Amino acid sequence: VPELPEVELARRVLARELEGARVERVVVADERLDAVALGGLVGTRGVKVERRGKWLRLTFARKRTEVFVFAHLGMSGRWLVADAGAPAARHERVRLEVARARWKTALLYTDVRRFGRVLVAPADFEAWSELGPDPLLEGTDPERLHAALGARRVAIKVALLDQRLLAGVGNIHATEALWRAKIDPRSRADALTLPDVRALVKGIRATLTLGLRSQQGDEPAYVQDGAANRFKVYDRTGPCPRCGTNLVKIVLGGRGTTYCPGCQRRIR
DNA sequence: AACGGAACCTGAAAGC
DNA sequence: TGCTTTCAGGTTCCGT
Repeated sequence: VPELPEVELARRVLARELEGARVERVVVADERLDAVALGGLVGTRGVKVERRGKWLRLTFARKRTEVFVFAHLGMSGRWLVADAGAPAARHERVRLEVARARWKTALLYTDVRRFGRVLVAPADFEAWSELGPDPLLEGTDPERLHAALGARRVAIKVALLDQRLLAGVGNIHATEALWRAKIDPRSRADALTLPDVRALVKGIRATLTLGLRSQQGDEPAYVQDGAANRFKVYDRTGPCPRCGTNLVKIVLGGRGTTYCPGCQRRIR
């Protein structure tokens, strides 16, 4: 469910609740998670919560040593804030009960499909250190991205989903960015010129920034939640909002992809 | 190294 | 009203 904007929202909530708080109780309710390692967090203090792409890194400290927890929301993960001692949430997998001063809260990790991860690992954990630049943290250097795309013969949409190239762009924002840049998602990655990549980088930035702006409060805003679809073409059918041509939906790299055959140019 | 496809999971919605 | 199929905003593994 989550892409960069939703993960950033989770980061803010976790940072607010965790930083400076002491871990009092840990409950793990998923046999594929390491209950022993996570249980070892009891007695530590939350130090900071960082994000790179769609990964979160939670730093805890016990005396002078640091412990890292890496968390990924997968397709259906969420972090909820509840009162300490609140009954288990639906699909709750991990509960961190924390206290600061005399204030206690519970951070509940819920995940219907269980594609998400919550693991204790060293700071140089592979999936984290191999991430490409984060478009909103370091920004995206068009020349560097252009060079990297030159080695890829896959569709540009598929390349955008490779987190080692660029961290944080998922299916929605890849779809949106390509529409904004007027590039057909089926275009081969190595066919894009530097000006094409510049337009794409602008599109990525625009759609992620808009996504971030639309996140209000503690709860991520999703299309399904009854709210109006805030995207230009994702999950839409009918006329293109820019040129009026009917949108088309195809499958690329196993993922649903919507584009406008009227104004998104196929680069060859 | 890169590629296409299957696998990992559950549940809601659409199709029949 | 059921039963079946499809689809979902992610990553990883496996055989070419």
